[in-house]
Amino acid sequence: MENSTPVSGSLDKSRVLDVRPLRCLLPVFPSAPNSSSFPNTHDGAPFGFAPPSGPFPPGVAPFYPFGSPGNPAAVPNQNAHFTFTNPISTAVPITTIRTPSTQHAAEANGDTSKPKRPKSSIKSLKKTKAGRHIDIALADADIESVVENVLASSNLTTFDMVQQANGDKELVAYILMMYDFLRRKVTQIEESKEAIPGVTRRPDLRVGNILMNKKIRTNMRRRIGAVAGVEVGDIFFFRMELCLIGLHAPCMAGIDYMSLKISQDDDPIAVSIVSSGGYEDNMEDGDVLIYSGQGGNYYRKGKEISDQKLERGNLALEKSLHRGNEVRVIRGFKDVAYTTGKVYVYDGLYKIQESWVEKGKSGCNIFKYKLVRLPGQPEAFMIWKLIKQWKEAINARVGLILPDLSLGAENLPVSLVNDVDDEKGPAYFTYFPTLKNSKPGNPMEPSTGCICMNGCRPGDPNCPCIKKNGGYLPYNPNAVLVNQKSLIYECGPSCQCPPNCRNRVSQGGLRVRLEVFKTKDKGWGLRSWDPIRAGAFICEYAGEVLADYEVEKLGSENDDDCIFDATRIYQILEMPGDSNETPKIPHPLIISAKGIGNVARFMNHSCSPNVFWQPILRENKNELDLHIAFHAVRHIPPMTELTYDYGIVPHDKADLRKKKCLCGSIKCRGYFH
DNA sequence: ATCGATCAGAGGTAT
DNA sequence: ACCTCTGATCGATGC
Repeated sequence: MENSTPVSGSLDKSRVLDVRPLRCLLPVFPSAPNSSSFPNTHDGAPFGFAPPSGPFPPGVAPFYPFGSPGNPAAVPNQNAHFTFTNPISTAVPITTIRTPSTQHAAEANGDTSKPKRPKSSIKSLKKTKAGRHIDIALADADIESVVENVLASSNLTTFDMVQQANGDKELVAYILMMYDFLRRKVTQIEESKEAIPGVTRRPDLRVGNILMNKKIRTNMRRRIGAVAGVEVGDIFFFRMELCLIGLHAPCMAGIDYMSLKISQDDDPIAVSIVSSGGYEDNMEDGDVLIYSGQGGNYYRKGKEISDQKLERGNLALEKSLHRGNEVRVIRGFKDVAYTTGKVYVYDGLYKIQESWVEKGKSGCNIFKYKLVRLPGQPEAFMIWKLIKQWKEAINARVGLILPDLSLGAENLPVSLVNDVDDEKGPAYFTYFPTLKNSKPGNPMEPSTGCICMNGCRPGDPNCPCIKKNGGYLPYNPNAVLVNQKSLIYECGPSCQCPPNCRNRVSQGGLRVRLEVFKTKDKGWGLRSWDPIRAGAFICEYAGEVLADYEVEKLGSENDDDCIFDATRIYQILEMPGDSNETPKIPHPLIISAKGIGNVARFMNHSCSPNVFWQPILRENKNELDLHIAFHAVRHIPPMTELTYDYGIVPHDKADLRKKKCLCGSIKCRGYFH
C-alpha cells in the first residue's frame, strides 16, 4: 500500500500539471444522442454489481436518508418530513444533556411514547454503577428517539412477513442503508457526549439490536445456498449487517448451521462461514479455503486452551462434507483504509472437500476443513487478490496506460487503464486537484474561524465550526459523512486547526486508490481499487468555476462535456436521512472540468447512482469558498464503476443537450444531460 | 503506527 | 445458561 504512495507532493496543490502524454484525442463521453457508434441496448452492465434500484416493494416507502438533492418541489412525500434539528432533536446542547435530573430522565423516556425499552437499555442500567444511571438513560432515550423518528419518516415500522422471510435486492439494499445510516448517526451522537471511561458503546450492536427487534431484517429463515438479494462480491463492514440480511445469522460465531430433517435424524448442516483470520486459516488460494473449526480457542475467563470437539459448528461442517451441500463463504480481513476495522466480502458458494485434525500452534487439536469454490460464479475475493498484486507492482495491471494520471498532484496515484480496446487515453486536459477561480461572492454575515489547535473535537461546545454544522461534527472518523446536509461548513484558511482536522475532509485529498478506465460503452469512467464505505468521501469536483457570461455561452456551444452544474434539478436519492436536508448552495455554481480538472470529470452519469454530491463551504474570512464533494451512497466493492446523477437541465436548452443514457438501471430516465 | 490484552455484547443453540 | 473468527479501547512496544 505504502509503496504505491508517491512522495508527498500534497503540500503543493497549487501546481498545475500538464498531462501531455495522452496523444490520442477522442471524445470522453458518448457524443450525440443519435450517434450510431453507441449501442442502444441497456443490457450488459459493465460489471456484475448493478446498483440496487427500482420500485420499492409494497410496504417499503423510499425514504431519503441523505435527503433529496436539488429542487425541494421535486420531493414527493412532503408529509414524511423529519428534521434532526427539530424539537426532540439530537441537537440538544451537550450541557443540557449532561445536567442530571431524575425528572428529566423520566420525561425523556416518556416522550418516546414507547412503553417498552429495548433490553439493551435495561441491561446497561442494571450493570452500570449508581452514578451513571441517568447519563445512560438519557443517552438511550436520545438515541431511541432518533431511531424512532428516522423510522417514522420512512413510513415504515416493520416489513411484512413475506419480506422478512425472503428478501430481494432492493430490500437488502434498503436494510443495509438504514442500518449504516443509523449506526453513523448513533456514533455521531455518542461521540459528541463525554466518553465514559472504560465503557464502549458499540453502536454497531445497538443499532443492529434495534432493527432486529423491529423486524427490519430479511431472509430470516435459514437456507442452503444463495440468499435472495445478496450478490457475490457484495461487501460489508460489520458482522451485524450479515445478520440483518440473512447471509450469516450468528453475530460473532464463524459457522452458521441449521438442522436438516432426514428421515428421523436431525442432522446439523453448515450453511455459511466467516473466515477472518482469527484462527489459522489459509487464505493463499483464491478458490480454496482451509478453514479452522471453532472452540478450544484462546482467552475465555477461567477456561484453558483445549482440543476442539466435534460438536456445534464443527459437527455441522463434518456433516456438510458428507452431504455435499453448498456453503456460503464470507471472507473478512483488515480494512486498509481503516486500520481498526474489518471488511467482509461475500465470496459465493463453496463445497467442503475434506476434513482432518491437526495440532495448532498451541499444541491442541484443531479441526481443518478444505473448501473449494464452485465454478461459474462472478469473481469476488479473486479481484481483491489481483488488486493487491497491482499495488505491489503496477506493471501487473493489464491494459495500464499511465501509472498516475495526476502525475503526483494527488496524494495517491490514479492509474489510467484500457483493457477493452486500443484507445490510448481521454482527450487532453490539465490535471488539477481543486477549484480555480473560486470565491466569487461575499457572505451575508462575516464569520470567524475556529481556534482548535489540535483539530476540532466532536462535542466541543465552543468550536464555531461545529456550531455552524448544527452542533455536530458532520463526519464520522475516517472521513465518512454521517448524512447529506444542505450545506456543510468545513474549517478553512481562516481557521487555526491543522490540515488533518476532522472537519476538513474534502481538503484532505484522495483516500481511496482510484482508476480511470475505458468502459464498454460509455467512454472513460472512474472506479476504485479500494472498498468504499457508505458515506465515505471519494473526491472533490475540480475545475474552473464559470462566471455568468461563460455560463451563457454554454448552451450554444456543443462542447459542454465535463460540467458540474449545481443549479440543475436533481432526483431524490434513496438513502436514509433527513429529507429536509437537501443541498442548498449560497450562490449558483457551475464548474467546467473540460480544460482543467481531476478524477471527478471521469465519473459517468447514472439514474441509480452509487455516489452523491455534497456542497461544502470552507471557512475563509469574508469570502464564500464553495466546493463540491462526492461521497458514497452505499458500500461500493472494488472495481465497481462510480456514478452520480447529472441532474436535469431545467430550461429550454435541455433538448439540445440530451444524451442517451446507458446506465442500465430499471429507473433509467432514458437520457441525461 | 501496530500489536496484544481486555471486555461487554449480540443472536443463536442447547438444556 | 452457554457459545462465539466482534469491535473499540487502552497500554505497551516498534521503527
